[in-house]
Amino acid sequence: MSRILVTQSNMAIPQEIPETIIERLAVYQRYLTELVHEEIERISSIELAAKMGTTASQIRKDLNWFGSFGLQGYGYRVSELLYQLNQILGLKNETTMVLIGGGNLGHALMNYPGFQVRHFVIKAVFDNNPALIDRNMNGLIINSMSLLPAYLQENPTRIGIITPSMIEAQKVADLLVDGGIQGIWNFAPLKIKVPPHITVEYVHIIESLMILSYKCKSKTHQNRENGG
Amino acid sequence: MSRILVTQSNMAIPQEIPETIIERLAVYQRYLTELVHEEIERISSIELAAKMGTTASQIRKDLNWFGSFGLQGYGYRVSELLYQLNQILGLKNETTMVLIGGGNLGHALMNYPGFQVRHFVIKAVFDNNPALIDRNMNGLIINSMSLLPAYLQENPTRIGIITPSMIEAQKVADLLVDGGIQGIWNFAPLKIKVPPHITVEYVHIIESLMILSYKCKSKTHQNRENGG
DNA sequence: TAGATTGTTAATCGATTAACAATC
DNA sequence: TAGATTGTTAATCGATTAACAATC
Repeated sequence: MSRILVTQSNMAIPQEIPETIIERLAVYQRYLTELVHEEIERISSIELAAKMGTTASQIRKDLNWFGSFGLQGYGYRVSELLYQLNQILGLKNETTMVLIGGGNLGHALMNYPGFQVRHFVIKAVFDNNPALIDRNMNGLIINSMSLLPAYLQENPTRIGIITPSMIEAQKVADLLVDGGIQGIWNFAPLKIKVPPHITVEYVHIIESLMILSYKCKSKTHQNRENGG
Repeated sequence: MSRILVTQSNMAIPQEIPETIIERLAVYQRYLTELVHEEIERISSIELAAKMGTTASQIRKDLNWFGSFGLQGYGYRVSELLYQLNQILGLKNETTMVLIGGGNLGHALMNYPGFQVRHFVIKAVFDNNPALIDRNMNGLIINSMSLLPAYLQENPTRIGIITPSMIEAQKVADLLVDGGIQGIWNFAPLKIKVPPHITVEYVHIIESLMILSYKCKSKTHQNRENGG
């Protein structure tokens, strides 16, 4: 097998984990967070699979890309597994973020219930719309975009969020990259170019709506076929 | 092969199309919409694949689940292919929607640039927060939730959108289903139960942020490994 | 016509599922 | 200990890619 790298916690991580695995890890994290909330201590891969509508094999195999987090004959200690998932996904420590765009989506993100428990924190907000600058937004003052470079220099930040109102997404991305950001969460429906050491994650919300539209349509057809 | 159903346009559709195909179809639709906007008339699967970072084979194979939309030696007429994708995804006619939740996310959705061109229209907004009721929201008055059943009876509606502020997502879903809705676009991080003829599409935005977090983390490690 | 590119089949690759020895 | 469930390998399944005849 290819090169191995070892993290602080001695988890052995093969170089290239397929994207699908990471996507499912994020789903596991979400379910585990719920289980902790429900004060459930222990869960087997079989039980978790039933809850999630997947297979026990898949859960065990996915997790074993990163290590052995269960106990034979017992299953998984919920808190321990969540701890490990948080470790893998990088949620243990605070992830600092700046929000570019103080409009409605930005506002919605600031109130998003899932951020805090995963230690994602929006530290500052910027916008280039004069009507929004200096407004208070959930305790943060919306700054002029012109202040972004200075801010990033003084406050090293992990992630930049670009909201759909940012027509000039590329310019914003450039500023973020120059400011030393590591990742960009892009809600603007525009492709941006970044150097290879920067990660961009796109949120194309419209795609999920189109998928829903398709499914509605095909279900209607099915019902007609089945004589419904 | 399994049963076949034939739509108005004589496209032959095998019963069960894998979900991944539909997901990619939505992406194709997005790119084709851009191409039309750029007034590009013709594109080959090779060119489109290069643009999208996928393979020509995959594009051709995906499309051929639904029919033959290209011309040998020429490629695809952009407008024709978009027309067919719209047909498949159910975007040709207006899709009526109601928005449940007049908060910030709802507001953001009303302004979302991709809706109109795909004929998605939010026809009415409802909320149970007295502070929001009767407010004007992009030309629509926010109604009390208590008016939802009567509204749906008088105005047959395809899709209901549940925003994250809806703590009682299940109750909302029940009202929507009783009102004859076909699909639910659920932004609330809560599972809802619906009868089998109803489609639910979840938007778990936090998962995409967790994936970004992972990728940032693993890139940092890679750089360290490579002696960066 | 010759050149290009599709639609479609065959070959490859990877991902999921099943099975079971290891072990708590 | 016996029962349960993991970690992990082997078998299966499906999805992607390559190739090419059909044809514009």
